[in-house]
Amino acid sequence: MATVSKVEEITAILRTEILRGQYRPGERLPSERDLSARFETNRGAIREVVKKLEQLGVIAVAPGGVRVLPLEEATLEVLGYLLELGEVHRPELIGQMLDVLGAMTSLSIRSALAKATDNEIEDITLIVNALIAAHDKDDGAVHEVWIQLSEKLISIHRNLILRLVANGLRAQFIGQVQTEIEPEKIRNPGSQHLIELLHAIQDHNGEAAASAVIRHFQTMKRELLALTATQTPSQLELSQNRSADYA
Amino acid sequence: MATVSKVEEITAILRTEILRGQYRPGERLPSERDLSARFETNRGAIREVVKKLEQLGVIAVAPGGVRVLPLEEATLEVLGYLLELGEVHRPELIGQMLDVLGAMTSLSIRSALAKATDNEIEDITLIVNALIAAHDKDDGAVHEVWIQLSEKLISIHRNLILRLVANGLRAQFIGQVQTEIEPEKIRNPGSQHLIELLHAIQDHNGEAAASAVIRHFQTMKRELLALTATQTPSQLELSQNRSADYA
DNA sequence: CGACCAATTTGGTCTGACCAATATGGTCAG
DNA sequence: CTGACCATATTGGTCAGACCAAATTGGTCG
Repeated sequence: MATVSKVEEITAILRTEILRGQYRPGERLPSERDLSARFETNRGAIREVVKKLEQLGVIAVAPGGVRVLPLEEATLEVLGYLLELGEVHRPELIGQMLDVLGAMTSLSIRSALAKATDNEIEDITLIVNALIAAHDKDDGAVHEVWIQLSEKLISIHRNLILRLVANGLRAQFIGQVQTEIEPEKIRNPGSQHLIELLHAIQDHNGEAAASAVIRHFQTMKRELLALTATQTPSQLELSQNRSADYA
Repeated sequence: MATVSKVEEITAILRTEILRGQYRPGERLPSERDLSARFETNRGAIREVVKKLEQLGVIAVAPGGVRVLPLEEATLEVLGYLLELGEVHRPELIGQMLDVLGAMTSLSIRSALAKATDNEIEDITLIVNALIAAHDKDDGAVHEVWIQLSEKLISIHRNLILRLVANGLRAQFIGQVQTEIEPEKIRNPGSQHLIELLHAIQDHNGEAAASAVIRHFQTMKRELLALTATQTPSQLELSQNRSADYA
């Protein structure tokens, strides 16, 4: 499918090579002229590719040569690509994702409760009830309701940073995690912590709500890891080379 | 100072205009040809600029025209630029920043304690002790020690996502917050919560440590907001137009 | 062996052109 | 007057080749 532009194609190829570790951090990329020869295109297109990769945080471009940056200096946007490549241990990364999402959601509920009007408390309560129902029915609506709750909370506390981080994480993992985990039918993690969350919300108790959210995400993570531990040990061997770099 | 390339210059100008809201979301940017005429340069340079802004998440480029995206769809990297512009209410944004950093650090300490060896507990203890000392002396070392602690924790739990988010946030705010807040000599927020943190670490109690960290950041935020409320009401009027968009 | 210098390589900029997809504005039928 | 339709101008996508300044490289000389 060549519905994407040539620049996008080449960007994807080079990005993949870099994220796969075919160039060590600090190493020089082939010159723009060499790259344009390799991809049978002109230098202008290559320069656009390079600018995009620079903004992605995977390379640094300077007179004398383009150099590859260590993965730790990249931006959040590389996460989706890493997942796509299977270049990191997926269950582990998804576990990390749940940790971070839990911390973010916990903060979100605490901040929202600190500012919420009675009407907004009512709105939140409704969504959490829907969440509990979705959990109990174990259908595919859980994900959508979570997003709904997340956006409601953000609209209350109006923390721009939290919104950008959440957007970024969601964008990276949507289509990756959702389409893959959902069909597995994670064993119902139970709505116990969600019920605690509901009570905390009705009590306007931000700390209790934050705590309940964290415990809920911890439970989900445990369930997920337990599930993946018993299956698909296939992808493991591909990824351990690079995960050692995160030290 | 023209030590930066022309592309960087133009990128900065256009980025500023977009973030300032001179183009409404969805509106079309001038064509590449018009832009190259305006900036007295060639189209190639403009295309590189456009690619960078696209990767920044502030514009979407397609045949027929380049369109401006709403701020909510941008990446984390816009935060630094927003701060630089004074286009958002700084104390408020810094407060949000402390909230998010607190949640991240809280998760970091919890995850680290869950994995740490005795040696690593020892290392963390030393750093937290240094942190308490720095707080009590009220010197400029506090910031550096926090970074040191943060990196130590990340090296233990090895959560790549957490690292990328933390890196991104730090990169956006360094030179912005640090150089501006530090000289103000925030009134010593007290090391009470840090001492609680120390005890929690020695008890290997991740939850207590996480809680202490959150409370410490909340205290810092309170101190900061109290400080800024009594001064510099000068920048307020500039920013309220745009902060209304975050709903 | 180290410092220095010249040639090469590299990114930065520029020009002008053609193509395909989109947007635009006018026309015409209802 | 309104709507669908179509030709045209505009826009991004791609291309080729060229010159400059700075960095790299490799050789030379002290």
